[in-house]
Amino acid sequence: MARTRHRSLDCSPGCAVEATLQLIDGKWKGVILYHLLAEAPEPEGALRFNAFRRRMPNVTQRMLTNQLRELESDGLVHRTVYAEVPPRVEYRLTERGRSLEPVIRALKAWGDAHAAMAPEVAA
Amino acid sequence: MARTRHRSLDCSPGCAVEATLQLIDGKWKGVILYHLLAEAPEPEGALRFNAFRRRMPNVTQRMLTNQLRELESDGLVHRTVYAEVPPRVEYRLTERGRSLEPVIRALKAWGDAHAAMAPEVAA
DNA sequence: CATGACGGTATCCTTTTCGACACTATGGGC
DNA sequence: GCCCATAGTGTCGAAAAGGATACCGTCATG
Repeated sequence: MARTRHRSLDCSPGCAVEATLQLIDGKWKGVILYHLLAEAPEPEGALRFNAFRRRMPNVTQRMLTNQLRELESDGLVHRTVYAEVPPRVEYRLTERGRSLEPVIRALKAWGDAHAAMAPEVAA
Repeated sequence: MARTRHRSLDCSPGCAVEATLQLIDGKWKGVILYHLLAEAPEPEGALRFNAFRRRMPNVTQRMLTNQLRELESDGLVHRTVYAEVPPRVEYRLTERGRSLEPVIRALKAWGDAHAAMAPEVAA
């Protein structure tokens, strides 16, 4: 279902912007990354599958799996499976993922500052 | 064709991230904003329709119109039509649009730093 | 007269994304 | 025996996004 993005890389200089954008677009990735950056409990910040679900009640399992898998295959999060009896899977940011922090924070800051989504509401 | 985004605003705290993201996703908006921020010639930085087309040869007219209209209706760019004989239309950032500069710069910086899109290429 | 630049529209179609819903295996608690 | 939790997968279908192509009116140029 996914991974048709990353197709051309043809745009001239604003390309870098688009490239970054392509990694974090997709409806839930921003929030996932934000939660991993800001809300993960332990210092190395891991979250489990259902921890995400509790934080984002409107995401279906399928979508959550999907977005996490895409983030993983983009090298932004790492997935650790513990072969335990109640299955346990932890997600944490990779170095590459953590390096997105300024981006996420900029997005968050702007969203907070221009609180609403519609300009007329903000005005 | 557009404007079904901005639907719920239901997510908890990472919401601001998503909200910002929704304004600048869409295949070409990042590049458009980048060009307006970085490449527009005059101090107040206006670009004309075909100036965009020259900078982004792979965008169809329809898509360009579309993305510009969405940016306009999100209050990020302003569209000025000069009732002249060869029609002239200029696009420039609004205040709100200019306030996205840190975001765009963060996106650009990350994209430049982690140059390629695929992690294995970057590594 | 034909062509091109300007700034778009209109129409059609394909791809991509998203959501709903059901289903899986395992083990523990009641 | 039944239901809960864990972390998913599979299938279906609707909707949205995006691309291809053709067309519009005006004026200047060749």
